[in-house]
Amino acid sequence: MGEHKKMPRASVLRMELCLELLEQLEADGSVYVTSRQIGEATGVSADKVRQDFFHLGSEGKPKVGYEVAQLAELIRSVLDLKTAKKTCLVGLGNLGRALTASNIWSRAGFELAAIFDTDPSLIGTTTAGIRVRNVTEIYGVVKAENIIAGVAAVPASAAQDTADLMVGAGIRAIWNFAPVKLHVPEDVVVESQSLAWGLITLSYEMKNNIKDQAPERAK
Amino acid sequence: MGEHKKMPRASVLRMELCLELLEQLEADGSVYVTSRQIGEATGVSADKVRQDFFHLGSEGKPKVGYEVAQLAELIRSVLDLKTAKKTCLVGLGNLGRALTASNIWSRAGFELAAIFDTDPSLIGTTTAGIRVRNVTEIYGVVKAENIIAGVAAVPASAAQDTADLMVGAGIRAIWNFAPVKLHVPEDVVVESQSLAWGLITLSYEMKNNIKDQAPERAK
DNA sequence: CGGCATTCGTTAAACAATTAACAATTTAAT
DNA sequence: ATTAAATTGTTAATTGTTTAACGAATGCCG
Repeated sequence: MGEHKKMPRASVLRMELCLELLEQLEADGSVYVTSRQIGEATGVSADKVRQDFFHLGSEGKPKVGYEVAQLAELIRSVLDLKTAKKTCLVGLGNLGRALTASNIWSRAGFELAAIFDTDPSLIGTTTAGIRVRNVTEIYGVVKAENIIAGVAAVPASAAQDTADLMVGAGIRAIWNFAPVKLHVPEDVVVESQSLAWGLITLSYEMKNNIKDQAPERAK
Repeated sequence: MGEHKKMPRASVLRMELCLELLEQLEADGSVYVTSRQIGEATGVSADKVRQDFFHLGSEGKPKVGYEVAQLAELIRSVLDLKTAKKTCLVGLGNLGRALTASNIWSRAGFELAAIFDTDPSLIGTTTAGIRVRNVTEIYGVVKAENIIAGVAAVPASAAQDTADLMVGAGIRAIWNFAPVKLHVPEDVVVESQSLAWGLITLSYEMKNNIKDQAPERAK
């Protein structure tokens, strides 16, 4: 029985993929699933799947596999997806609007509870049933609503200031979309996900893939 | 003089950060910059900065540092940011619209040249100066326009089909936003960047950060 | 009931990335 | 000139992640 000290970041990402599959299987009425089946369905090697499950203390039966519902619940528990986490969004630009309309929040236990911007023409309007407030109100709103997470969908130039505001208001986790490394106290979690990164890495990979074509021989 | 065989993925991402800083310095008129200065400005250790530069074959002078313009050009070259790469977008939902309006394309050398969707009410309309086409036209358009990269901003259920269409049309690189591992020939590059991942990892980190508060003592 | 095939949990090895260390090089000061 | 301080390019060591391997457990079939 493996004790989960700290799970590799890559494992966490794979768990998300896996959970999606498990919920689908659950809906289809499947009771058991093997690491091989999971691997084939998600495109991950069976070995890696088992190693991941080992990290979170798996409870499968040899020859049978893992109980779908139980495993899904375990993943949700380790990833802490079930506890509700109130969140605020700062920056209602194009990306902010896309995030607001997205259905990813509830899946991970987040609830979008407030939206802030600096644009006077936006303040006071309503998006997704939430009134857009001036970012200067962030302190009071975060305290009053007990918001613990924040999304920074602002230009790079405003990212650090936004982060400072959030930290000052007591937010413990920041999802940052600006291509900037935020400077925050160590008890605040930051997850950076600049959209630009995808294109940059694509560009690099495209250039290098031509050479790798011959030598590499992936299974 | 280091020969760049293959650069770690993390290095590529840091280069993006670094390039942003370099361009800013260039605009400010700075001529030289040291690894320490870069480190302080970007939040990366100076050692790591030098190691990264080593990967791409750096050319700095001891005691002086790196020539800003030259280093920026080197990074653009290794990341292949200057060569134009025509791109198409499939899926004009909220995320697709946000991407369309974004300014990240030209920065990495990409040019959004076509938009596809399946929604009849969208086909024929114009977004960002580009006419939205039926996704069935993708083969012809990609061939005619010489498009080499594609963005899949579609639901998870449609992701693999979209990828197959792209590959069939001759696209060599896919930027995938669906939380799915795409199955493609090995000469096609895939960069996955599901928005959900950010929330998932945030959730996990938030849960674990409480414990790490005391033991860890980061500089 | 007893072997056989399958699958899990765990350990070990291989691989990759980060961090640290250090000699070589250049500027600047005396 | 010569020393001293600073910074680079590179190698070495540490750390972390992925891949492989293998005994133990379980169901299945004769």
